[in-house]
Amino acid sequence: MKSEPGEFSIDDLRKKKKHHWDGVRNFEARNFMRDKMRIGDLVLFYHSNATPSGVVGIAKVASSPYPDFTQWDKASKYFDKKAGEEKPIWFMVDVAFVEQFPRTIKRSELQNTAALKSMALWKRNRLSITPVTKKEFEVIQKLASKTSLA
DNA sequence: GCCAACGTTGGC
DNA sequence: GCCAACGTTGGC
Repeated sequence: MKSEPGEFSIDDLRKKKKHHWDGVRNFEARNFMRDKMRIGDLVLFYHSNATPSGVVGIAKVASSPYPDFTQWDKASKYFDKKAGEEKPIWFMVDVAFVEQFPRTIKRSELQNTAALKSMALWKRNRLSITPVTKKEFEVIQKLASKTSLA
């Protein structure tokens, strides 16, 4: 799951311990959250639009999917006038802090790792939520404990 | 700040 | 239903 650190960072999640992942306004990302995420699933936390961009830690899904309440909040930048009271369009999950990596695993480092060549992240560059295989997850976990090469 | 990629909107 | 215009994401 991607977030701009200026909006919401791994540090914010660490301090809050748990947070609702609001603001997803892309149908594919929404479907992924709504249909595939279940309590206890592990999540890679990715800082986008950052210096550097990359994976910074691990979180876990801490709620079932439920309607993103900001779609009904006129004061929110995520307000969506097409969302009816009874028929939400956008969904979110709560995520809980698990671990902050001792360093950022930079995008360039992920790109240079052979085992990560077919990550969905590369194909769907602009999606804020992309699936990660168990294998990929473990490879990235291993990278986290190593000293940076890239 | 630029710009490529690409999703969304709306006219027809 | 097509597709041009537009808006957004996010790397660089």
